[in-house]
Parts: sequence; C-alpha cells; structure tokens
Amino acid sequence: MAMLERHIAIVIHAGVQALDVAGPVDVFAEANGILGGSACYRTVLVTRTREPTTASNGMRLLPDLSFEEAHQPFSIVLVAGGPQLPASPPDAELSTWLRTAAARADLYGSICTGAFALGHAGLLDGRAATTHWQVAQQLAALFPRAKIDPDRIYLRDGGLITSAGVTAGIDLALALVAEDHGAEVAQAVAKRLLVIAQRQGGQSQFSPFLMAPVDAGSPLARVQRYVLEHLGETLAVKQLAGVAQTSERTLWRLFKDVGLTPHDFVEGARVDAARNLLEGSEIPLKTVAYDCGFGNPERMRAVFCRRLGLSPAQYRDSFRMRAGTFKAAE
DNA sequence: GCGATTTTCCGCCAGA
DNA sequence: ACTCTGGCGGAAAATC
Repeated sequence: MAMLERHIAIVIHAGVQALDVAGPVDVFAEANGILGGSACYRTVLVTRTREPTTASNGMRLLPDLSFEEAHQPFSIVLVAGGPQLPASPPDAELSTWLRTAAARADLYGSICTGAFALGHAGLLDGRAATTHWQVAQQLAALFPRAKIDPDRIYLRDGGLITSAGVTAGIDLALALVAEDHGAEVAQAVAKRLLVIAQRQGGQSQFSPFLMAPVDAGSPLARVQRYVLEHLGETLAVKQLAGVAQTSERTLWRLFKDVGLTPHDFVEGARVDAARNLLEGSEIPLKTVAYDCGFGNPERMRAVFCRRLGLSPAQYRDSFRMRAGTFKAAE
C-alpha cells in the first residue's frame, strides 16, 4: 500500500466555530489510527500571529503556526468558519496568505462560513461552492462570480472543496479520507466518531456517512430527541418503540434505513455526550459514566475502547495533548 | 474473567 | 400485486 502523506493547514481566527476545527482534526486523527502506518495526516492550525484564539463557544485554541511561519507547501488548506465571518471586512493579510497557499496546495477549501474568507481572496471566482444555508444568499450576493449551491453538504469543484454548516467539516474531512483511501475507510472512521450533530445542540443534520437528514416530526426524530434528553437513564428498545409509537420491529427497520441499530444509536449518543464532558470539563470519570447512562466507569471504558480504540482517560489526555491543543476556557 | 441471564438483532411469515 | 406493519423465535451480543 502506497504511503500517502497529507500535510493539512486549518486556518483559524477569533470567534472560530470550535467544531469546524475539532471535526476535521478528529477525522484525520482517527484515520491515522485506522490506517496505521499506511497514511499520515498531519494537521496544523494556522493563524495571523499564533496568539491563542478564542472560539465562539469560549474554548481556547492554540495555533501551531503564524502566516509568516507557515510558508511550506501544504497539500490541503482549509478555512474554518465562525459566526462573525460573513460580516467581517476583507482581511488583506489573510487573503494574500490564502492565495499563495492555495496555489501550492492540491486542494483548498472551507468549512461553513470559511467560504467568505476564500471569496475575499478571489478564490471562489468562477467556481462552484457551498456554505451554511443561512448565509448562502449573502455569499452569493457578495461574490457574484461564484456559483453558490446551498443544498450541498460539501461540494468539490476541481481543487476547491467547500462544505455547509455544523457537522459539515467532519463530512468534508470524511470525503477527503474516502478519496484517499476509499469509502470503507471513511465509513470506519465515521463509525468510530459516530458523528451526531446534536452534540453541539440545535440542528438535526446527521452525517450522510451515518444517517440521512431526518425531519423533525418523524418517529426517528422523536426517538433521537428522547434519547438525547434521557441519556442518564436506561434506554431499552422496547421503551424507544413506545416513544416512536411503533413496534420494536418497525423501529428497528427505521434505524436500519439510516444505517444504524437502535442500540448503536443509543450507545453512540452516550459516547458522544461523554466525549463532550471529557473534552470540556474536569468532571470525574465516574460522574461522566453515570451522567451519560453507562451506569459505571468500567462499562464506559469498555465501550470507549471498542468504539474509539482508547479509554476515557486516554481520550481526555489525547484531546488535551493533540497538536494545536484544545483547552477548556475558564 | 467466566458462566448464567437478559437484551438485541433480524429472517420469516401473516394480516392490513 | 405491492408496500407497510407487527409478532414470533432463535442466534448472537450485551450485561450481570
């Protein structure tokens, strides 16, 4: 198997959406784990001055390189999004850096509203691109020479790859892994991450690698909501069938359509919630295990090892120590 | 860490 | 005829 190295730069800025950064970083890290020696994704965070940057949720991101330092060619350059980006004026320094880096990269692109930075740099002209649906019109108005398609999770046009909101950065990264190593590897990464948008609250858009989008009133959406609101309790299939107002057999079929089993979904939701607590707090493992419905730390450990390949304690450590370390604010 | 028990998964079939 | 639903039961997995 050919060794493939991908040196990836993720551009961050004040008020960046933390998930836009953490999502792709997670995916590439998991892909490295699954592929062992046959692939090496190296991710660095790049920003203007290498000052610690505060994300929109208060999390502090520590960049690896400043624009000045990041002069080596990157194979992939991605601009992360953030709520203020659409309204921000053009940033000459960022635009210059992006044009140079994009010209030397195999691929360049954006996550969510990161597309605005590409637009200001003239990198969307004449290309097809997408962004978060809420700002798609604004993007199209601001950069009339770009062809904006708001209905896509991610969109590839030659060397340009753009993606929509929420989990889209994860989907974009999964798509890149799929291109490099095939859909099966991307599936394996996705399974391990169990990408669930609800992790950040709000939107109900699931990763297409795991689930098709679900409309809010459907039985599946009710089960989804119920599970996320009752994570600390036992969630038996029988009980979930009651919530969905269908039989267990039908509930099972509904999940199957979407590539999961009920138990898979519940377990994934528990792991996801636990990951959030492990990443963002110093809450003891015992409490995390209890709050997320694992009942005891031993069971949580077993599930973590099976799904993520590391224990909760290791997960917490690796998250702290990852390149471009994320540290909880406060 | 192992055997017993419970729960989940899913093919098969029947009724709406 | 075709699709959707739900019960049954046994293999497999999870849990105790």
